[in-house]
Amino acid sequence: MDSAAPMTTPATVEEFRERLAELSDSLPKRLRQCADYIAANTDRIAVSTVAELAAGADVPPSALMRFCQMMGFSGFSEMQKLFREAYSPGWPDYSTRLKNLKETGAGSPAALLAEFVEAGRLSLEALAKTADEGSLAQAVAVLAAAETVHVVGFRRAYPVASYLTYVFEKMSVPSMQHDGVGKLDHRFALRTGDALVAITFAPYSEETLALAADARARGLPVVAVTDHLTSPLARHANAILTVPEVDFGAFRSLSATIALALSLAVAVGTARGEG
Amino acid sequence: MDSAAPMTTPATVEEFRERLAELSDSLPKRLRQCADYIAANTDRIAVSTVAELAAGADVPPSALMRFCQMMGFSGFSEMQKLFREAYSPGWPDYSTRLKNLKETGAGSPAALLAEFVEAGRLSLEALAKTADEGSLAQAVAVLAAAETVHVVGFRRAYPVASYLTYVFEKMSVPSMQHDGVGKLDHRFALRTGDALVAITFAPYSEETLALAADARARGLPVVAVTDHLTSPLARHANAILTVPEVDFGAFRSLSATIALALSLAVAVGTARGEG
DNA sequence: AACAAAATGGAATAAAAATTCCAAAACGAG
DNA sequence: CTCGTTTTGGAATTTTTATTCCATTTTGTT
Repeated sequence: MDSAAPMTTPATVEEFRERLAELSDSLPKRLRQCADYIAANTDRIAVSTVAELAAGADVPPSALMRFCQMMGFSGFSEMQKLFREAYSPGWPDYSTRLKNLKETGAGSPAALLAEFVEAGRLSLEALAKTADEGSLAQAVAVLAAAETVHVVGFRRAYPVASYLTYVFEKMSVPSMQHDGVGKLDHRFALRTGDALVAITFAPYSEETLALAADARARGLPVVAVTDHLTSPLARHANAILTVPEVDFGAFRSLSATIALALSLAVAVGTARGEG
Repeated sequence: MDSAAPMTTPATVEEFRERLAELSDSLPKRLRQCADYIAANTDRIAVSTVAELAAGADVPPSALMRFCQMMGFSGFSEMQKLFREAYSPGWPDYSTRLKNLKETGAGSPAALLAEFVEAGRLSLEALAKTADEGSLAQAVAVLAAAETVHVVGFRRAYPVASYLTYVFEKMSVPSMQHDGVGKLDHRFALRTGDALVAITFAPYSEETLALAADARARGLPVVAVTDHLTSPLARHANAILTVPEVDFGAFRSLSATIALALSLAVAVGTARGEG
């Protein structure tokens, strides 16, 4: 055990992180789990016991001990000492911190960030309150039954469409994004047995509406992700998912929309996997 | 010992301070010392032992124990627990909860949505708590001074990159997304006076790292948006923005990342408009 | 498939910390 | 000054926590 890395003890949090980065590529499974969990929860080391951290990382305590030693400490206590000394609590009050951020200057980047964080949080809460389980279940059913899932969304809906496609791919759901690159129109790709997810918000995108109408005309099921039940997209849709997104200035946080898209994709992927 | 104050246990840091204020007038010498020291070092309770605090207050450990009991706790451990938990509410760990939920088979789309909403909300709160105003201001300064802002991000960072580019465009900031369409490499497009925003999370994308390294080698400023200060992207960056995002399996909510990107874009747009 | 090396989990042990208890000291009232 | 009461310090005890060790499993190699 004296072969590999220099066995100097990290003396600062900075050094600790460096060592962690060095190691984490060359670690076996359990120790890797430790490394990942510790990397994500570094701030809890100071106030936790071996048993608690081990439980969090889902490893036995002895694995965590070994991890501490790989990091160059004599044991957990020595490692914890480093963090206890460096500990200065950024007190947990989220709302206080938010207020501070806003007040540090009306136009400052930090103040903007605070506003967008707040907008995102409100959007998510609104989504949780208003989401219609029935429509969601229906949308999942429709997409789970489809051969290929087509996804369309432009402008601010575009990031959502691309993330949705990405997650579908990750979950082995055959999917295709209609992104209009090169002004190409891929509507021929819509085949019997497929389904379409169309995403658009006011001001509604012509291309998206057109593709949805086309799909509907051919008898393919359409899932609409939009802002209101009265959206022009609604008339073409079999299932309508509305997202209450709170704007700040001219810009949407997209938080709620992404959360909805993600749920949809994972639910569909799971349903297919089981079916 | 049943005479004096109400024997309810303080449940919040707030209540703790109230009780402390009530008591400190009516305490004998040694206990008063405890009260004073604790009042001045409340934040050390979470990370200290009885012996350490007692030494700090210059009293024997047993005096400190008595003090804890006067405060309405069963002992020191119970008191410490309050401060350890207050440091980060939402314990036990969120990812453990998700795992449990997944295993208990409550995989309905609505339950899934609730979890993603919660993940997004936590991510946003964490972002508000940990965001570094300095780095953010620096990133804005760098980008505001650039001719053209280049943006790169693949896989799950891709939606963020595309939204960032979209908002830049809306705000009349010359920008260009490197999206690798057609396996084209647009690195020649990086010109003196430009700047790059590189976005990647573990597992880090080769292409993004390569482009960042290239830009840096040519002396262009690079703003990194990543998950951790130890990210391989960090070594190529002039300003590092870290985003604490809560994962569900392989999928990020992206809420925090989008909020950060949005703030960045709007702040840069505003700064340029004024300049 | 058989072997050696590495990794792992859990029970056993050691160390450290919290908590209790009581004899001695300080205090206050008469 | 004296007696009863409160407060105090520290040693003894209990509980919790860290750490080690080794039998078993897993992994990688030939």
